[in-house]
Amino acid sequence: MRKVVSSGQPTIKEIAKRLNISVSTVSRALHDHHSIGLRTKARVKALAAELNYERNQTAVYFQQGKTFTIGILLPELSEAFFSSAISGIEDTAYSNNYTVLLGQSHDDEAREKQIIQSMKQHRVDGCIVSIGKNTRNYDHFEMLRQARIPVVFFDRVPDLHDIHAVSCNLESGTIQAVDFLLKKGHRVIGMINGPEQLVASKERATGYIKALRKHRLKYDPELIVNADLTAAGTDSAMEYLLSLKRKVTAVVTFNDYVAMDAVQYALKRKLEINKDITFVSYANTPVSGYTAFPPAASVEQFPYEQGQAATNMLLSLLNGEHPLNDYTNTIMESRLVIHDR
Amino acid sequence: MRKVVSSGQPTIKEIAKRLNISVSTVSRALHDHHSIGLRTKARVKALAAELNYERNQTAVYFQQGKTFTIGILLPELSEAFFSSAISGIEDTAYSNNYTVLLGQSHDDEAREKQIIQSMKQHRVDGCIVSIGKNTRNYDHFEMLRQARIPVVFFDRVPDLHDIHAVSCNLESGTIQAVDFLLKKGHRVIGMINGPEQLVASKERATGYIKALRKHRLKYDPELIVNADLTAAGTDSAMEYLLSLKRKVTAVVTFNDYVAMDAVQYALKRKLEINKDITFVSYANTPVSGYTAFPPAASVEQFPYEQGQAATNMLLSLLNGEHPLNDYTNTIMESRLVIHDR
DNA sequence: GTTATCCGCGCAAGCGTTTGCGTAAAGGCG
DNA sequence: CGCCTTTACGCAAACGCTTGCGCGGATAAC
Repeated sequence: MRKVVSSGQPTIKEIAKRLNISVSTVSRALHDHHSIGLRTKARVKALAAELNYERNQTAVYFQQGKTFTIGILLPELSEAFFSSAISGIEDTAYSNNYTVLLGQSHDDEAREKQIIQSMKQHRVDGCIVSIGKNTRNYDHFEMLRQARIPVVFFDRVPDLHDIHAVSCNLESGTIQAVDFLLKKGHRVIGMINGPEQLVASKERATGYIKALRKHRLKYDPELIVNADLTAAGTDSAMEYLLSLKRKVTAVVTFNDYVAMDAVQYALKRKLEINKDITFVSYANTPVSGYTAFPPAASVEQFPYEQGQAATNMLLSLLNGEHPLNDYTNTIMESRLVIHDR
Repeated sequence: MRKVVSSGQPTIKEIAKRLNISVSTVSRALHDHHSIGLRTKARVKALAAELNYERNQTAVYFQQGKTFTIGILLPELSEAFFSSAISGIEDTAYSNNYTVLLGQSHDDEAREKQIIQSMKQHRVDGCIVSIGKNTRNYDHFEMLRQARIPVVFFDRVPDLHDIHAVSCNLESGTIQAVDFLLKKGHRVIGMINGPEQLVASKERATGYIKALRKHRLKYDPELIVNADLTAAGTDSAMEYLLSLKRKVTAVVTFNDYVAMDAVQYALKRKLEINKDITFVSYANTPVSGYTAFPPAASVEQFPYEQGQAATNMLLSLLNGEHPLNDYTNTIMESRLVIHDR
């Protein structure tokens, strides 16, 4: 006869027994239910406090079919953008009594699928995800949809229409960036863009083109190159741009990390930064302020705020304040921050 | 008569009904229990696959009193050290089928307590924590101990003996760092150390002192200053060091961020880095490689490996391979990485 | 005094799974 | 053929909590 040692943790049942009342009364008393008399409420609460009673959340989760947990899937926490975004997510989640389950994909699609699977099994109430840069297949998110687990994408958003998303309008930021370079007299402006399937890449490209058009300049497709955001990829992108007949005097890079790599490459080529070649970038990461040659300007994407917005959207989905099938794409404005004139 | 719509998710019960067998048989079949015939096993599995059955983990968690979740509490994900450490934690946790609950304290003791409380309620199986730099009271961890939730501290470890911990032996790294400076001819070496209650600060200080003693040099307490790791704190620490009668020609800073701030301050004072003043630091963050004046050397603390080690320790605690009350402090060696000779 | 109303509480079902134990049927052995 | 051991499965309890419903008793309304 094995008797479980009850792990010491007092239950609602114990309180009931000691007070000679029913468990339902105890439960309701602890919830301040109106149908319980003040005397009993007080007695229950007193004993609960004395016993150091703590509600067994796993039981509640199970019973209610809700875990008050949201899964966060993102590529790389070591990127400042994401570590800042996660703070926005975590802060608003915690202040709404939600808890946060973490998974990094490291930009690996297989791992992304595993994590989603694991989160689904964990019965998270919803997910916030920023997809990996190589992810082309979205079956795992389709599974979530079928399981009725709402998903809010942010920043790195798949190019689908029937999704909830929060992202930054990079088009306007890019226009500002190119404007800035044009005003400084640059005429041959290269762009090291990201993988094509990312919406963010498309926005950058169209922003670039629109800015040129605005100034009645011809758009030369040669000047935009898609890279894979690795240091090596950036190097060959730079090599390509510098090999063009038209002399590139400025480059818009996908983000500050790419910019830093590009700067390193330019230095190796003995180019003088901000003279021979000028860089403008995205993300406006704090570290770039410490660096030797920060980009002349950077498009701020407000990661913390994006995280907040995504979480709020997910919460309203979870609370039923917003129908699951009403897909909305919240767009935040980006803004060019000028470091160097 | 309200009938719950069963949310679509098939249960073990449904499978049982459809196959005209009992739930226990289904459960066992899915677990490949030996007492179930091969025929029934096959039938059960086939139907489970067909129905897209997925085990309700919350029910299992509840039933088993285990959540296969570990809580991670750390100060700031935006610090490269921690974002790297969390990868080590997450990777080994996931590969052991554990899942990871995240909380950032932002170095706020109150918030730290809240998060621990929340994790306890969430019934995490164990915690991995790096304490905030201002935390002086450890009641919240005492609560965890009473709840029999094992905790493994890492990197920022409280100065107690009865805890499980993984940390880096900074003393040896510091000795190497000071050695390095002494060999370059520096004789008046300042140190911007962290808050006194951190073990890490003490180790840095003793390493510093031992290195001097090794070279038969006198230790001048004036040269070590405890700062709060903020930019402002670093500024005033630098101001203090530069105001000393003895001319400080090298400074050992608490970490790369402090180093970067200190460099900025030095530049403002028109000092030439690596000539008038040389910096040596800790953490060896990748970004410092991009910066204009990276520290001449940095003590690598192997955050990823620390994360792994901490997780493995926690797992062995959870599996009962290691008794809860056998407190061990795993110490990893640090190593000086020289950037500039 | 009778009836409707409300307050305070208990009963019991149910959430999905695991697991100790009981038990038929089948097979082996002497 | 009787007995014992497997094999293959079912029964039911248990995990801790929530909640619809029912029910006595007190109070108010007429």
